[in-house]
Formats: sequence, structure tokens, C-alpha cells
Amino acid sequence: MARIREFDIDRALDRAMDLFWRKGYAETSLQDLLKELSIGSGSFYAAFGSKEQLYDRCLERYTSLQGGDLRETLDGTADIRTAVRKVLVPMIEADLTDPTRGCLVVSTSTQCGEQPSAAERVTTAVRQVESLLAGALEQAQVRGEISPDKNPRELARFLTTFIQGIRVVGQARTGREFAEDALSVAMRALD
Amino acid sequence: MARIREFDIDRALDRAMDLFWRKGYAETSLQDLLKELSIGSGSFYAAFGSKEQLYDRCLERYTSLQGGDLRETLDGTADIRTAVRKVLVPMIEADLTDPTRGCLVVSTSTQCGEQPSAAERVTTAVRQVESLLAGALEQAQVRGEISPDKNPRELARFLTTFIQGIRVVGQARTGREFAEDALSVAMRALD
DNA sequence: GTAATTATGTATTGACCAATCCAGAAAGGC
DNA sequence: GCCTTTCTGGATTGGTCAATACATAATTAC
Repeated sequence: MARIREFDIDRALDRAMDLFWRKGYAETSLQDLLKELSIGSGSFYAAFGSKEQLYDRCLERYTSLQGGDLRETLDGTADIRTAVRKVLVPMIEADLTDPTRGCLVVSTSTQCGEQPSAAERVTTAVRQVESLLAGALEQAQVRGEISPDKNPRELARFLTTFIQGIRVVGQARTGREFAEDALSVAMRALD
Repeated sequence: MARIREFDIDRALDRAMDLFWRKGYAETSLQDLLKELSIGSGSFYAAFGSKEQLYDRCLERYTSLQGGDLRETLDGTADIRTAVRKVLVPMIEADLTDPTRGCLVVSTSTQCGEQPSAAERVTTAVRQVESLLAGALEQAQVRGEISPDKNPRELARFLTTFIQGIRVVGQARTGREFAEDALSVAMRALD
């Protein structure tokens, strides 16, 4: 019927997501993207519409991947405290390894406040984290790991907020000890 | 000796800081700044050097003002729990009133990772919050408001991290209840 | 093989960007 | 009044931006 596309859209999305993640929306120019994806502008606009639309798809992909990871960790770990640590420690490590990267949701929330679709995705992402944590905490409470007088939703909202904080101080380069001290206090909220 | 400057540098700095705060670094063009400050480009570059240098001065001003407010609240409030609430509740309220504004330090940390002077100011700002909180917590411990087996520095690092998280979820528009639930759990860390 | 359709990449568009230039204005020294 | 100095703001610079236009290449249907 017609000429077939020479590049893999999903691979391109992954690469674009990674570039936005590293450089941020404003600092990533179209030329940067074309170079990274090794395609021309014709192909770019035919496939993605615009830089803004591509960013939206990348953000969607990011939150979907992050949500999947979170769900997997929470579902696959017996003890809730171990599970929460399994979620948070890799974040601390990631920020130590590469402080420029951070979290795409956090940077979107500060950079794209004027773009409605991005703002909506940020809200959804935070709500998703809240809801996954709340579910895991409820189950842990049923298992008796969490005191019956705790409120799982409150705890989930607290942990969600704390996670965002960890991503910020991670980028602030305050070091491992800082984040680990904060984490050890936060963990006691579950007791 | 020579012609005197027709605008007040400090007033201009305040207005510029406010503009950067509302729109972010990348989204604030030089024309925006010139219009906001009601000056021409000649005066601008004579007074501030460059957009980047101006941003740095605005950030310095912001952290200095925020630090002063924090110190004042902590010093001027007898009970540490009341003091911490007095710090956090207005932040929650501010994010509800104007979710686009957020915190200049948080947005700088995600936007200006490549600019060394900005990154350094972010680190300093976070360290300053940590240190002010640690001082207040130590005093509270001496007064007997905080259990002797608590570590003030750990608590300060925790609260500092949590504050950054509050600023992020504030921009994520998850609503008042979310932030207040998170806060009520966080406060129990002091018990 | 020809027509129809879509992908590709270069060249180009108009807008905007931060920053500089420069001619003139305003101030004080003498 | 004149000279020196600094401020002022419009005009201009060179560069980059996202996006489009278009000629060409590749593919399938028939």
C-alpha cells in the first residue's frame, strides 16, 4: 500500500523519554531529538505531531513504567516495610548515581504548569502512587504488619509525599546520609 | 559625576524574582523581564549582566527571604510542634491558592541542573533548612518537648525532605486533604 | 509496469531568543 | 558652559527555535 516506516516508534519513544528525562523539556531542542532518534523532521512530525505531543507520550510511558515497577515491588514483597524500602532505596541510589536525571513527574510538575495535559498527568501519577501504596498498606494491615489503629490512606499519602521529597533532595546533592536519615525516620511512621 | 539610575535595583529584583517564580526560568523571556521591570535592555545589562546572573541573584534573594521567615517562625514559637505546623500549613495553603508558583528552590533543582551556580544554591538552601530545623529541634529536646532518644539531625533531615515533598504534591493539585493527611502522619515523627 | 500512498530528509519559513550597539539624555565637576 | 561619566531605550545582531514545504524514495495493489 505504501512505504513502511524505517524506525521503531516504541524504540524512538524510549530514547526520547530518556532524553527529556536527562535534559528537561525546555533544554531539549527538536534538533537534539532528531539526532537522538536518528530521523528527519518529516518523519518526526508524521509520527509524533509535535514536540509537546511527544513529551506527553513520553510522560505517559514513564508513569506507566514507574507504576508497573511500583506495583510489582509491592505485590512481590511479603513484608510491607521491606517493600517500602525496596521502593525508596533504589530512588536514593539513582539520585546519587545521576543527580541530573531525577524524576520526570517531579520535573514536569515544576516545568509544565501551564500545559494542561502535563498537569493532568502529574496529578494522575501522584494519585496512582497513592492508590498503589494504600492498597499494599491495607493488605499489610490485614496481615497484622500494620497496627489496626493506623489509617492506610493517610499513611499512603504521607509516603507519596515523602517520595517526592526524596526525589527533590536527591537532586539537591545533599548526599546519601541525608536521604538515609530522612528515610529511617519516615519508616517509623509505619510502626 | 554621572547620570543616576532611574529605577530601584531592589524593587526590580523583587519583581524579577516574582516573575521567575511564576513562569520559571525558561519560560521567562528577556522581553517579559524588560516589560515587568519597565526598563530598556541597556539598563538591564548594565545592572544585571545577563539573564542567568539575574536569576542567580533572584534565587539568592528567595532563599534568603525564605530562610529568614523560617528562622523567625522557629525562633518566635514556643512549642516545636506548633512551630513546624506554622511552617508547613502556609506552604500547603500557598500551593492551593496558586499551584503554578510552587517553590523556586524546587523548580530550580529540576530546571537548572546543568548550571553549577544554581545547583550550588539549591544545595545550600536545603542545607540551610536542615540546619535551622536541627537547631530548633535540639532546643526543643532540651526543653523536653522531644524525647531524649530522638536524633534532632535525623528529624531535621526528615522534615526537610518532607517539606520538599509537600511542595511537589502541592503543584500536583491533589487537594488539601491529601497534604493534610500527609502532614498529620509526618507530625507524629516528633512524638 | 503503473498508479496510489506513505515515509524520508533537506531546505526553508517566520518567529523569537539573548545580547550588543549606539546615539542621545541626565547628572556632577570644574 | 563645557567635559566626563553613566544611564537609557530603540534598533540591530546572529543564532536558534519549532514547524512546514517539497521533492524524492519505497512500498503495495492492481
